[in-house]
Amino acid sequence: MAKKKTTRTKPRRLKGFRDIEAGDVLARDRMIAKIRKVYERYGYAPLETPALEYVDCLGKFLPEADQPDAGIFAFRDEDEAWVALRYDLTAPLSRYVAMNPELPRPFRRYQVGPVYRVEKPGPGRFREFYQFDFDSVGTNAMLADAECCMVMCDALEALGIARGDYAVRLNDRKVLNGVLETIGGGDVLGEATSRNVLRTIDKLDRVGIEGVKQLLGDGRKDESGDFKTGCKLTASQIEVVIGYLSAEGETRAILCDVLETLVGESEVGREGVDELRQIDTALSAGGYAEDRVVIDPTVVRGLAYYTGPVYEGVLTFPVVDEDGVSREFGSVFGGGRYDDLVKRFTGQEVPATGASIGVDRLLAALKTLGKIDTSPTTASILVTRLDKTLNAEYQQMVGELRAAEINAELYIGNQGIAKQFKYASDTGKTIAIVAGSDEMAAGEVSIKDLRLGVELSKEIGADRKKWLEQQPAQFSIKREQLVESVKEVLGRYRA
RNA sequence: GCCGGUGUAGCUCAGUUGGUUAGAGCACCUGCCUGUGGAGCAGGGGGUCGCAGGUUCGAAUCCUGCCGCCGGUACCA
Repeated sequence: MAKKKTTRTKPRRLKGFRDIEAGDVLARDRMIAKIRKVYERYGYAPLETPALEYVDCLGKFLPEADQPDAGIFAFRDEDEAWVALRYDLTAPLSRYVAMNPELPRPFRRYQVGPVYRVEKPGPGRFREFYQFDFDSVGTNAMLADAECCMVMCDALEALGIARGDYAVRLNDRKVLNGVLETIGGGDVLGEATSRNVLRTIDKLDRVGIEGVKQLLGDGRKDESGDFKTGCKLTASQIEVVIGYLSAEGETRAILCDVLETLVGESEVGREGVDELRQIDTALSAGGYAEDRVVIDPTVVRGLAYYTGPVYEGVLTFPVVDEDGVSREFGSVFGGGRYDDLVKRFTGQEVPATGASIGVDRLLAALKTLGKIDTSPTTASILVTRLDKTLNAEYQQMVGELRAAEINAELYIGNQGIAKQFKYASDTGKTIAIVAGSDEMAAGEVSIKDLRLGVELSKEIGADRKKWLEQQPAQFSIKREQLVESVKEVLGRYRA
């Protein structure tokens, strides 16, 4: 025999991508269902768009470099056109709206699905992840932005996050721009510097107020010894920015007054404050007070396409993960107004606003909180096959249970009864049904309460004989009472 | 992308100053017990020591490169 050099394929998985197992998929589906209910309650209707789009339609083609933006998954199709996986659900929405000018406005849709980004993966951070968006396109009314905040609150509460355990933080890009304008000293700060300052403000939660001060000035050395060049603002400019970031007010209205003095003569700044006031009015009328939505001058939300109000939903309690490390989960919901996104297709102003929930991130948070059921089981009953000549009987039993809308699995493997019980507990079943010749003769079936069995086995210790003889978690019932008895046992473990 | 750490069984890790057949716990499988999941006892399978070179009589151990993972940083629509 010649030496065979079998080249077997190594099972590999792309970096940043995951296999998501039953418990998580089921939990995510339940989450999505709850969120969808809230969105629909406000009248948003579903839309689905393709996972692949032309790169230029996503707004991520770099003409100078003649290639797509790094950061997205892209390839050339058979016609040499650049094609990419969507990196969010907003760009496809604006493409859709541009292609369908006859849509009644405001157009309100929700969409859920995976999006793809080439980023460095980290804890709770992946290259493929679910977003669940809702948006209103075609209205510049601040009522729409106020509604976004309300929807975010309702959605988080629908997921079981108590009021007080989350907050929606609200700000307005125009206010930020207004502050930048005032420190420009008449002149507007350079585009690059403005971006840099916003970026720096966005880092506040990571580097703290002192870090921001340094980064606005000459620069800062971080823990790893790396030096990062700062924005080179003057001391008095920094003072203004820090003053702005520290602005506080008892109520949203009072904070608006404070912000107004900070933006001074800046026209955009005043516009921004006015927008916040309008949103405050709408929120207050809707009963959404400061215990749910707060104005927070430190919110920036990236740099991209936001043009007005921006908002993010954060979890305000610390979460301790599996390794016992306390983690800030931070932002799980984000959004804002983007008035220019459709313009690049049609040339027409189409104001739009919306928000997006990071489903996977929030799922991870709820999981570590123990606020979510991640059991992988879909059927809580296993009908075992003790005596393979009685298959017809077993088939009959699962049939009855299924007819009663009880998920029931028939053991279809080949192993003996001991293995069948092990299989039942390994797959998270609550009940195993046993019926052999003894039961048949008596017109009975045995019901084994597997969860109770686990409990009782702790007390019974090492005495296997006693365990086997007593079978404390098992009892017999009349064959006709199968469905009824199963319901009764399941009832013990409901919620 | 950059800086640092790390890489031994499915998991968590031991492995002395390089020295013969690489270990433990947990998990898994089998039996005690062919009609009973736990526990117990007995046994068993599983590792080209991340990959590729180099130094050496000899490398899991030393050197170089690459890859993966973890942390920080940059980016984050």
